[in-house]
Amino acid sequence: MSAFPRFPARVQPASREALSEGLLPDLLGYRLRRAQVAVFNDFVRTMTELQLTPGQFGTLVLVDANPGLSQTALGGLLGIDRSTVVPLIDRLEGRGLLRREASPTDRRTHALILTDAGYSLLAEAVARVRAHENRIASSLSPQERTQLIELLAQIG
Amino acid sequence: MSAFPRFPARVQPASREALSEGLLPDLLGYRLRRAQVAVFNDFVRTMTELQLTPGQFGTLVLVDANPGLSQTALGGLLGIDRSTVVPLIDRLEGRGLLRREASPTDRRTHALILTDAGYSLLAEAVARVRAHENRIASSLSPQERTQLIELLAQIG
DNA sequence: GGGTAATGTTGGACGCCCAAACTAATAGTG
DNA sequence: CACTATTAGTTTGGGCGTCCAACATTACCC
Repeated sequence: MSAFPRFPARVQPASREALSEGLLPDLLGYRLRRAQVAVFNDFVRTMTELQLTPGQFGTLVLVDANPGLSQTALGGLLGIDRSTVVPLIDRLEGRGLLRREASPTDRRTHALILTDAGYSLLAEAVARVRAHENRIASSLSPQERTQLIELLAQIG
Repeated sequence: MSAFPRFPARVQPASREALSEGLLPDLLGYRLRRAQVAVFNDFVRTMTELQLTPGQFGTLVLVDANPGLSQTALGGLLGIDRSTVVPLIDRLEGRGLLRREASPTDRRTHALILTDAGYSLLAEAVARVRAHENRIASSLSPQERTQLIELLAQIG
């Protein structure tokens, strides 16, 4: 899903009477969504100061790893539509974190590159993301965390 | 998350030149999102005939498991805002799958109950969801699937 | 060269969030 | 018992992220 779609913030199980979740807890899609809500919320808290959404963070990482990346290729890596990439890049470019440069080989495409400010912010963001990862995986042993990532990779 | 937010459909890795995903593949949030995209897309395909979104399906399951559930309690279980519950119930009620009944104990709340049509559709939907689960977990052994669900439950 | 395909952009639609306001009804307090 | 505070459901309005379809521009291929 998204760089990330917006997700509900709080999930309070409701009430005194024990409510049943039916067969939902056994469904992968349900568990996946619950887990992503939790992770998403922590990510947002982690990045409030830097003002980066998951999608924006992913963009910085990918442009850093692939200088000159095109918008369509970025969308492919991020798993979002190319029309969704436009406002994403608009905002980052507006903040001076990256630039759309002319591609020397293809005048249709924009070659995306980080600015110095973009590099600096990315470095800071990466540090925070590491702390974020430790937080969300705090109830997992290192082995469990690794295995979870591997299992997820087989599904997605 | 969502009942589910809308998610991107296709993820084509892009190109001839090997693109790097940077540190993204090691991040739980990233893997979670990718997995959920895949699961969401398969769910939508599974339910096109029944015309049920993940949120609507979850609603039917929860109302079935908790007859007389209130809308706020439903939102709590589903993890969505109570203002988001309104159009969700509107649609299901409009299709004759459930009803808002008067609660005998609290005249403010609506007691949600399934209609006969709702029960029938739910039964059919559950059958399809089981097939869907098998499909998305097809690259996992039964033990791996179980463990994935347990690990996810610890995070979310 | 002329048809086909790809890139980035726009516009319309939808689902979700939040906040605020409003009504009706319940619960708590003096 | 009366007054206040709280809660349930709804509506409205703003915002964001996503999709798809359509469009102009540019590139590719035979």
